[in-house]
Amino acid sequence: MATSDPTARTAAGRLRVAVPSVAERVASELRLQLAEGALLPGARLTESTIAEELGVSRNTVREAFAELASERLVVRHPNRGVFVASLGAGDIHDVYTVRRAIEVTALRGGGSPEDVAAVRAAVEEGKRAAAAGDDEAGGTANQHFHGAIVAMAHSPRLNVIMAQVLAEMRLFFHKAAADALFYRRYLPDNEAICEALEAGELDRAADLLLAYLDRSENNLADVHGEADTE
Amino acid sequence: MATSDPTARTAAGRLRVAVPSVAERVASELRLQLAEGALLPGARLTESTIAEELGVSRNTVREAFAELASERLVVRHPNRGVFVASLGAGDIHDVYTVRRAIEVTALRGGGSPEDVAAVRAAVEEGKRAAAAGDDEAGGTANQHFHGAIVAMAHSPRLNVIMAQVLAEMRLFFHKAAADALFYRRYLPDNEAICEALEAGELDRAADLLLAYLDRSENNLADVHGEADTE
DNA sequence: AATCGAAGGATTGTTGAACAATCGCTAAAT
DNA sequence: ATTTAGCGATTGTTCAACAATCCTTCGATT
Repeated sequence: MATSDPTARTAAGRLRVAVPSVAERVASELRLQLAEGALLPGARLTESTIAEELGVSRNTVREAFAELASERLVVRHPNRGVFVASLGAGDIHDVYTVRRAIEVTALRGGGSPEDVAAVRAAVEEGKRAAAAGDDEAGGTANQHFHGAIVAMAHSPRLNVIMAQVLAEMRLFFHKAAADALFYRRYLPDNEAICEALEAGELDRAADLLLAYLDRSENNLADVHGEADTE
Repeated sequence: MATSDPTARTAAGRLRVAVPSVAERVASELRLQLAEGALLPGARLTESTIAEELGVSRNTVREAFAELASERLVVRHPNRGVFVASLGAGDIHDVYTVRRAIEVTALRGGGSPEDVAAVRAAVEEGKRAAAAGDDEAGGTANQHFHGAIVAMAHSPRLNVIMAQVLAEMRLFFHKAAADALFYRRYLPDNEAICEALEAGELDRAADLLLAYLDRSENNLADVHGEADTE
């Protein structure tokens, strides 16, 4: 994600499939464990332990840590180690500030029919997940929805930023998403935003999205407030 | 920039000044050389060479590379080495897409009197640089101006993103900023935007900024077009 | 002459071991 | 109770080695 293209061309023009380096695989593995909650926020990641568990060198683990740290999934405390990032109240607000800037702008810019179709597909994906009662799938569908909105801007950099922000949020949801209705609650919003987008009413769609994000932030802030009493 | 706080508190509460690690110092040194054009886009950075030049281990250079790569200042080609990033036409458009999303949103949100004063200070800094005929200072003043606009949002993440984007652009300017009038040309724009901001006319300020960014992008695209003929 | 393929050299990717620096903790001392 | 000193553990960094991969050069083949 923070690395280069997965494919490249050799001098002769042959297509070359880049095999991920060991460091990248370690980073991916840790990213996965972070995403599925095997590593909870605040947990310490000891270099030697992970090196042993994954059968790689300590130096390689170190490179993986650098990648994760650049994505804010992990925090380095000099001479003390790396810890799974934990989002405080300020971080939540900050993340939503980024989302407001990026998502609303992208939505207001509109997109091609294919782009809009991708947004619609994410909405339907969410409905199916809700019908099946699969909250996990509902969460990823929601992320697909917002990812598809940003993707309309056709900006690789915005896509990367959005992906990182969503990864950060996923990290937080393991504390927050205890109540199952969390995602289902926003399905009507996604539907309304998508309809406005399909109707070409970009300003209205943007306003709806903005309201959605504000509401979502307050929601999360409440959950955080009653969970963490610091 | 992509690392943690420079200060922290020890268990006893004493303030501890974090001394940058060697890897961070190497990254900073390379960042500096990139900023002042000692390393031109496309140039190759050989691990062993830099390790020898800076008197550090090859492994440490590697960590520094990872940091720079995460900031897009450098590109890793697997098994081939790292190269100074060079922005193509698509990259320029992309960078401006990010700037439009972030800067316009931040400006439209307004800021405290102190925030506005910081923007004003950057404008005056640019005027002084122009009066002194210092184009280098004019460039940094312009970056301060746009940085101050983003800073109004009080979002650490947006600030980091903006700083990285500006660093990327600085990389490109070494090809483009040959003509000295480049920055001076935008002084009136900055002044007008700042005045609108000070008058509380946020929407008008945002519109001016948007026009500014579009014009700046076209300008850069032209320079790129006649320089690179690929 | 042009194409293809096989060494060769150089650089990266990764490992393993070592050592200094620093941290948190515990226990002794005031 | 507070400070100090020492201890164990972990990080930060270096060094040396080796496999893997790439680019280039040089022949060999058609």
